[in-house]
Amino acid sequence: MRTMNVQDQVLRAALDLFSTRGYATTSVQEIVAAAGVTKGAMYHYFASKDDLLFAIYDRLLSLQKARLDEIVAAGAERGDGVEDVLRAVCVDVISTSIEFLPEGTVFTRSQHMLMPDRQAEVKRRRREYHEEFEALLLRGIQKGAFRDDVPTAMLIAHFFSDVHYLSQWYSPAGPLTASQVAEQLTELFLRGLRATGIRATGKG
Amino acid sequence: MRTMNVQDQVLRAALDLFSTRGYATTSVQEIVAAAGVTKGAMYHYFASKDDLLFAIYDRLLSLQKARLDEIVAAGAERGDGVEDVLRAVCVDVISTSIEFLPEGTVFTRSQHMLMPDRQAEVKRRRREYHEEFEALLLRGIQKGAFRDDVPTAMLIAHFFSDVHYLSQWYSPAGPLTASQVAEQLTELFLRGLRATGIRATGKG
DNA sequence: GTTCGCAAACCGACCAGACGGTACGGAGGA
DNA sequence: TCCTCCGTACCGTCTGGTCGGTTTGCGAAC
Repeated sequence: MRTMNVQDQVLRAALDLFSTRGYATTSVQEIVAAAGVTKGAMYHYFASKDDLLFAIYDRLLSLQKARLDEIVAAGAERGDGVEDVLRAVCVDVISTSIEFLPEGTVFTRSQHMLMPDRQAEVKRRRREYHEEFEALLLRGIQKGAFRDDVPTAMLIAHFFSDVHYLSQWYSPAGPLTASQVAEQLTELFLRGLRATGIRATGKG
Repeated sequence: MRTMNVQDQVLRAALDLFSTRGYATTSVQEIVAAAGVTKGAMYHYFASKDDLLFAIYDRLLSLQKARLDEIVAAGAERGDGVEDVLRAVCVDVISTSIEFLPEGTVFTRSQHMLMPDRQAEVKRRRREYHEEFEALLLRGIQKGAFRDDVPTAMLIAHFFSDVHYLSQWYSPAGPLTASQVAEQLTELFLRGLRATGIRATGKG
């Protein structure tokens, strides 16, 4: 244990305070007090308060991206159908988001508090994630498994709205388990997504 | 025009700045400058910065609640089926949310910045709204029109996630019109909601 | 095994400035 | 004369961040 990692303690405290009290209303003094370190120690490891915030984003974005890549790759290797791969992706991202609920709270609430360049990076990485997700949708549409009469941009928004909204209503203390929520929300999404047999016409 | 209502000018400027820059990072000085008034004038009409924020919530909550009541009442008077009433409600709340997109941005982003008692009131009024929405779901479930194997709490979250997420992705400058979005998101929701014929069993 | 050297880790008092809010007075209509 | 409306100058507080200095860890020298 020795010097009990200052960085971890600070990040843990920052996440806790940012998610409960908000970024702007949490002072650096409160963070270091909660972490049991001094301001000097904190500023030895982090350049700014913004760094703490970005670290939360970075961690979640990296994690989710890695898991997405992994699931898509595994599905490709096994030769799984596109709906099975998409289902696995959806269930995983919802489960993971529940596992990291405080991060989710900060994520949706504080993006505009990041320095502009960091904000741009977050945006870029989210877009990359969405594009990989969209590729799955397009594959399914091309194969006739998914409907083609709703723009993929709307389908993406429709699904990720559920993901982002989790931190606003879900509580692990409530009656629903994480996997129940993941399965059922995924099923609701997939049912809306499946092809109806009615192909879109050219007009409106 | 006379003294060009100070209150309106201030609220307009506050909404604009809060939605683009965020509540915490917008100073009262910036608001009054944008509104073309002085701090003295502003504090003559508003007790605090928090008042400005709450006014945005109050307006949107009142509006949405009034429209919900109206649509439900009109549907009842006409003897419309529950799915038709629900569809009208969904389309309306999405359309209205698009019409008030900046308010939506502030709504989701700044709720935790309100004074605790105001926060509690917003929560209470949202709960009332959700309960009226839930009553429609329960009526449909009871009639066998809607599925009964997903908790209403999850169905509510599933729908309102779309509503709240609008301000994060939708742009009036984009290719999709407000009514397209309203119709299609509503249809995606309703398709997931309709009874499958498979009734839920007692076990998990 | 003890001493030395030195860099990294850490401390906490201290800014400069910005913030929300207030005090007070004047203008002007009733 | 009074009251509402509003302008201006100002206040106390708190903030993110800094900086000079001290302590600690540890390999090397002897």
